Amino acid sequence: MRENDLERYIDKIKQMHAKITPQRIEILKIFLSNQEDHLTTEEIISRLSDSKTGQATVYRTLELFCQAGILKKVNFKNEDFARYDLLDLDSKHFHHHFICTQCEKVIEINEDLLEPIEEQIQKEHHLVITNHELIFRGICQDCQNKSDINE
Amino acid sequence: MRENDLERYIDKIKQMHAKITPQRIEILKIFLSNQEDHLTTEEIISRLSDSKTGQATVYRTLELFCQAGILKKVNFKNEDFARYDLLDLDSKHFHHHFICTQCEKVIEINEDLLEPIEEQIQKEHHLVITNHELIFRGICQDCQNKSDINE
DNA sequence: ATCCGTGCAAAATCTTTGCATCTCG
DNA sequence: CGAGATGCAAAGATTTTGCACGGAT
Repeated sequence: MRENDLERYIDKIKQMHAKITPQRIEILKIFLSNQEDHLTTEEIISRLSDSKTGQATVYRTLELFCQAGILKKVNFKNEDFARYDLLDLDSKHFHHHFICTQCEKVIEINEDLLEPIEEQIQKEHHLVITNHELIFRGICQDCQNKSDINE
Repeated sequence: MRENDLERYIDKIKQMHAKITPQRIEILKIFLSNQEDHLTTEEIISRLSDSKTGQATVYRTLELFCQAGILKKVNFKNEDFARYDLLDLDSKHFHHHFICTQCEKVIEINEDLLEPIEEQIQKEHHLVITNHELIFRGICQDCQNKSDINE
């Protein structure tokens, strides 16, 4: 299944009329095996086995992958560097995220739930909505438990 | 009413135990008279009448205002510089935004509509949700009309 | 064989910091 | 008066770019 996914992501590179290079494959595999994380450029560089790969290549590859619809650049925590999230091949919309304001943990939320709201807003504001980004902030379960103990 | 608002935002600075300086007042007024925009640091600097005000002061003031709950740093368009949005004094949550993928126009959406969804997600994922950020992407009315004409 | 991609280093851009001076409370 | 704010310039950090070389199709 994962191998199959890899092929499908590679097809997305081909659709951009871009070449399939070892560097691109390796970066793609890094994302496929770290689907829970939201890796930074630096983290990707440190995970590259071939230390000869230049950082410029990484930056250029991430940009390509964003254009190809493979990755989405995110910045949940107002950091001054980018993170990237692997897009799902089968879902029409970007998934939601919850960020804990205490521990900064990021939790992915895969239910969509937004369609009725989008219909209402489209009608009222005369818009055509094609995608969305929804971030919730609050306290995760672990941090709720921690503060219970302290009381 | 606007003067009254100014006082209320000034109170937020005081709540931070920070001093009320001419530079801070002027930057605050710039946001109060440009509520529709999402100004960049550079745009704020160019609007300052007192050209002696240093850019470091502007950066430090914007940071202070974010901590005070006066501004929110936003980056809808994946630009490599920050923009700031004035927070409403009376609403509990951050308002939503629609960004046109063709003309990059930003439209503010003040209906909340998210409360039932938040309740559902809180229960299912055992979270406490305190705020949210929701961005819609699509085609604005103007751009819809433009493409109708071209057909 | 031809483009496109890569690697290296330098450049560019936005933002932060150090320090002396000034000013609000 | 004293802690905090400002202005200037320099430093920091991430990302982009130029160019010669190498590799994919």
